[in-house]
Amino acid sequence: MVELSRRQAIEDVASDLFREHGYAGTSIRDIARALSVQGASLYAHVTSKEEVLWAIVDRAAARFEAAADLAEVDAEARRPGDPAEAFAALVRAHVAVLTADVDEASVFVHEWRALGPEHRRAILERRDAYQDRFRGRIEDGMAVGTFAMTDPSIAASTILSAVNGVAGWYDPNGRLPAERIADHLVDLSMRMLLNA
Amino acid sequence: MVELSRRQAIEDVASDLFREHGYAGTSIRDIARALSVQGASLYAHVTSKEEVLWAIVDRAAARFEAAADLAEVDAEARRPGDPAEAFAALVRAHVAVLTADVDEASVFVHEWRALGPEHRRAILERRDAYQDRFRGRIEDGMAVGTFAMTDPSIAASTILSAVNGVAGWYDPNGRLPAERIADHLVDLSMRMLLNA
DNA sequence: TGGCTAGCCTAACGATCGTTAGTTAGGGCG
DNA sequence: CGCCCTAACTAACGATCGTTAGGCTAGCCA
Repeated sequence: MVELSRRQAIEDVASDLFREHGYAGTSIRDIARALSVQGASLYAHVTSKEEVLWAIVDRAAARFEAAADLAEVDAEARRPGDPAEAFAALVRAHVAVLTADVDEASVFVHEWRALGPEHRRAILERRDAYQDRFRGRIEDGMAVGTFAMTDPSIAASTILSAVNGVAGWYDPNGRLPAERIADHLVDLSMRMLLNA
Repeated sequence: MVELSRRQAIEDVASDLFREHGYAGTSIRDIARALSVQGASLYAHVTSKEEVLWAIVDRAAARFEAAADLAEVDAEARRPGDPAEAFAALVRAHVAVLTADVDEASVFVHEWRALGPEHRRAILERRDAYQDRFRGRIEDGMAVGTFAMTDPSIAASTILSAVNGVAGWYDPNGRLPAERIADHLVDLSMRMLLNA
């Protein structure tokens, strides 16, 4: 574990603690203790507690967005106009980001409620836009008959909830490597959608 | 909204606030303010803040357990030995409890982390046992060929995450009645499992 | 050698936390 | 009337919260 910058180290342990005890359940002094430092010392690197939360959530959101961008480009290059391929790529990319840093991703999934009104609104907008990408691909697949009829909004929301559930039990040192987990989630997601 | 007892009213507003801001993010005085009462006044009805959380979580857990009991008996009466019927009944019962009191159910789903060590352990045990009921039915279905091969543990956990996601967007005054939502979730869950 | 910088320290601020103690107001009932 | 019960009150406790201010130290570079 190389420590790139002090600021990064703070966000790393904050992610861990926010995930375990929540934002409100974690004090500045808790974060400092994990770094063997006094609470007040953190303010040399950070302007407020909420700024730390926002940095984590914003970075996680950006990771999900960038991974989805790349996944859609890749899928289009491999099998142009294939909604099943595109959707599977989205799910696989999502699992990859989720498992690459479970702490960060869990904070993104659960702790956005603790953000102030403007940051909260901003992240909800981005979350909606992200969910719309999934929904759009489902609609594409329904239009060409690849996917069975269903409510695309509910399906997108349900699949994202299902995939995010991985954050609750994934263990980087566990039995299953991240890619096998992604295989399972892609499989289960596609079964929900594909026409029999 | 009939107020059965003062204690019940406290747990109701506590469920609402815990769901919105989390346990740690909600103070005793916040709960009291929602009841137009001083913070200290609550201690005539309650012994501690955590006791309130435990009461909510324990009651919600009991509701899910009782609904699953009934669902399994019903399914067995309707179509004895049919794993698909049994599993569908479990999912439908889960959605019914979830939508009957979203606040309470959301607190159960998200805030068990805030419980003390012994309550936390107890609720995790019950959650595991509950999840095992879903997993067991999946294994039954796989054994007789009704359900397609998959990892039953991952499937159970994923389906429960998917269904719990409903707590994030269900609106009792919304467009979709709870039973139509249950229809969707049963449909999506069964598609994940059924052999094509 | 001297200064710059990064990183940490101690001390303290006002606010808020969960909780306890003791008291008061009002309604039902003997 | 007097009694009790329910439900609220005010006041305060010690602890902890996020945050600010100001000072110290060790390493690097000129």
